[in-house]
Amino acid sequence: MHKVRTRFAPSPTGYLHIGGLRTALFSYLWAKKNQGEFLIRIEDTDQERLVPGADKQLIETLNQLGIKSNEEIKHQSNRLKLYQKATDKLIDHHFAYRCFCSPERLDQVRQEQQKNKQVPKYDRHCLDLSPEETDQKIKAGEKFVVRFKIPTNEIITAEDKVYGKISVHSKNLDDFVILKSNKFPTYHLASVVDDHDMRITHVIRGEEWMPSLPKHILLYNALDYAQPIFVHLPLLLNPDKSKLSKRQGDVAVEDYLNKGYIIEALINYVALLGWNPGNDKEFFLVDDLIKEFSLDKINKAGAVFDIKKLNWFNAEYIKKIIQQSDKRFNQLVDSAEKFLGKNAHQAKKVLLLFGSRIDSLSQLAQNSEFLFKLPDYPKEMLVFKKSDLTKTTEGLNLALGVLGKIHHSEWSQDKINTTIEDIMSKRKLNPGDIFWPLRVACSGLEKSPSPIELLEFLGKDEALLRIKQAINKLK
RNA sequence: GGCCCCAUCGUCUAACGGUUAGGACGCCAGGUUCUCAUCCUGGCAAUCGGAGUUCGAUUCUCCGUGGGGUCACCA
Repeated sequence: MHKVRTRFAPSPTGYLHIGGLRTALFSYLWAKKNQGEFLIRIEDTDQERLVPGADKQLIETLNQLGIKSNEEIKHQSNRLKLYQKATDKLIDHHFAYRCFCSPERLDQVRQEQQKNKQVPKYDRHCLDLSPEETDQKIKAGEKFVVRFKIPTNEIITAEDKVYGKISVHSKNLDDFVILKSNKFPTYHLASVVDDHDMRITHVIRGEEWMPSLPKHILLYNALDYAQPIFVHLPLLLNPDKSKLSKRQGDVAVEDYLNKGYIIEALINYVALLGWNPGNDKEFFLVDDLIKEFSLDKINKAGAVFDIKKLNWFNAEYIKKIIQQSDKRFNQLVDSAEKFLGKNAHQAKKVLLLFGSRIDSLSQLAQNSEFLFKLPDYPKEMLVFKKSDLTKTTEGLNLALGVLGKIHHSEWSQDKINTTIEDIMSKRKLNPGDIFWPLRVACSGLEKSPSPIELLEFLGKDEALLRIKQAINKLK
């Protein structure tokens, strides 16, 4: 067996689709697992749908996720000669023929067939054109496409690594176009020629390609190419089980990145869609995936993309990273800065405070707003349900007194905590008489991180100011 | 509609033909004597239906049903 070579071949018509990410990831993992090579190829053969710059965008996003091509990235639009050559070969060997039918005529034929409840299929109007007729039409400048000639009575069998054998009778196949009138190839021709030329060993792609697999088999045979191993991946689905699409949520990987989903979570979650390690393990960094990935454990049934589980993975990874204090943590702080619009010092503190309370980094700004600007709140909020006005006022005044004595340089969670605990037990107060009102004083909220954390974050001056404001409210 | 594919909790999934059908997300309840989150404990919840093969089918075969994909000079 030759060295494993896989590829991801998107068409540059938009951003990277989450399903595309899964396909790219599986291809990448399989190549890396086998010490092989992973390549990226841009399938820009459709002049109409091509979006300028989309190729760069696609590659950049893949790069961000760590999925990089081992070789120079090829664009199909630069390889027209290759497809032309293959086409000539097919025509010479009578596997293909020129078709001069106008789009209008084809439309008409199709409509007619549909009216008669027939399967829409090219009627082979140009199949038996003589060489002379053909030459004449070419000389006259008539436009033509090249069609592949489907054998008449044959059962075409293909082998897929995950779905097994699939076979189709040739009568169900249409004489599909391989070269358009503008001399650009269609997907079928281009992908077969390129995969062969690039020595791809495993063609890994979405299940939506399965219906055209027999066509590709025919092409491989006609061109006398050895077949690669085909690996069709089960579809990613919307909650209603239809193919994952816009409309029912975000499908662009970029959207998720912009919302503060982190790379590890995205990759981990997507890897588990249609694949499993065969045991209960579910946390996988890319290196773990490379070790454990296997084609045999790929599922057949489509998988619903569940944002709730992605959220969970994201929250888990955020918590994990915060517990570390390495390079990755600093990267996370960098991202947090962007979402918060604050400096690194503040971003780090906010992250520590809310790391266990968020699904994604984008929630940071909203959750931490009160730290930078105290919201107005009703004075009743200061009184805990098991406390009363007198005790609350006492608690706040005591806190103000003892906290005021802490030196700026000693303003830490430990110091604040022992100080408060100390005065609380001395005066026989309950936590609800002092901790609760302190939190409300600091946050203006009923739900928040602990008052100790908040006091420390705010700093002595701002903390005392907010406590004074609370006391004034109660007067 | 033709062709192709698929089918275990709501979702992602595990289970050499023999298990009380397991795990995870979500959800619900309880605990960690200030709230929330984290964390811990527990709970609810599935083999699409019918035949057949077999001592025994989630597992193998067939039929049905359901769902999906695809039928372009798009990929």
